[in-house]
Amino acid sequence: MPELPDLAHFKQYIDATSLHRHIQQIRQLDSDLLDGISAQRFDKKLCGQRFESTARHGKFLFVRLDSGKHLLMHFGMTGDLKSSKHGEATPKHTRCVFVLDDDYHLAYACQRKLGRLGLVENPERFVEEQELGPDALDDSLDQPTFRERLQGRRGSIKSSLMNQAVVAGLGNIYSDEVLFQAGIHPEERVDELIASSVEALYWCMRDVLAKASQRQAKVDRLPQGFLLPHRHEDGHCPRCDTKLAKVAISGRHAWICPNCQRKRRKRGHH
DNA sequence: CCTATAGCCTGACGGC
DNA sequence: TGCCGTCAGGCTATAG
Repeated sequence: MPELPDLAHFKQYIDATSLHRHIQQIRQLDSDLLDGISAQRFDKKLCGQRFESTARHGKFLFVRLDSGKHLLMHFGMTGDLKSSKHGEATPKHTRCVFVLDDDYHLAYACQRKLGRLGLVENPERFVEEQELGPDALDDSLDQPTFRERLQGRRGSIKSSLMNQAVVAGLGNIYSDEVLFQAGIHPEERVDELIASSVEALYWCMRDVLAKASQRQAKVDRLPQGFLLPHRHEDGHCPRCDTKLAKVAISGRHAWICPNCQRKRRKRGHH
């Protein structure tokens, strides 16, 4: 589930449900999820603190505390958040519950435990240390910068779009969506893309991510013409109704419309 | 520097 | 009903 639009939703969700409340205690913590901090220290550094504000970079969420430090959240493949009041049951696979003022609870669930929780001093430095590329929706990522970031890459365009060091925020699902909107085959080599294709990719990426984020990344709220709701066996192209195809790329599956996304070659190559 | 691949981890799902 | 294989919207470490 969690790619940039989902993270944008999680950010809003925390803003709407949990901001400015103190953390009274932490429950059901699974220390497997902690990154670079002991359960004891995590507890000590968070309890009594308030959630002040949120920030996002790619698939990472930072929740600023009044101490100035930030709670780090990453959602892996199966992470989710659920806010509740009073003694409502926490979701299945809950790995951490923040008990807040007025008996509000914020539960972090993560079935496969591939997500991460931690504490960071400085989000900007964290982003540098992790060598993340610019956030795919950030203003700083203009079209020339996007082109530069792809410069020198030889593999498939899909791999580069999913590479967080190139651009942060896209995963398997949204890279498929962007490629579909741009009419580009996922196996197309980056160094063989013509300039107009790179340009199309940039604008489609911004458009797809902005629209999906606006709609809380909910599949049933996405605009007509999105591939996402159709990417399953016997799904059809929302544009030309061709049966979608599944192609294996670097150990994962990309869904494409074989009619709208044909492989092309730069002139002079063959 | 770059790319592709196996592995991590747990549980849901479908076929038998 | 139960077992078993397959698969999953992430990332990392490793080898080439």
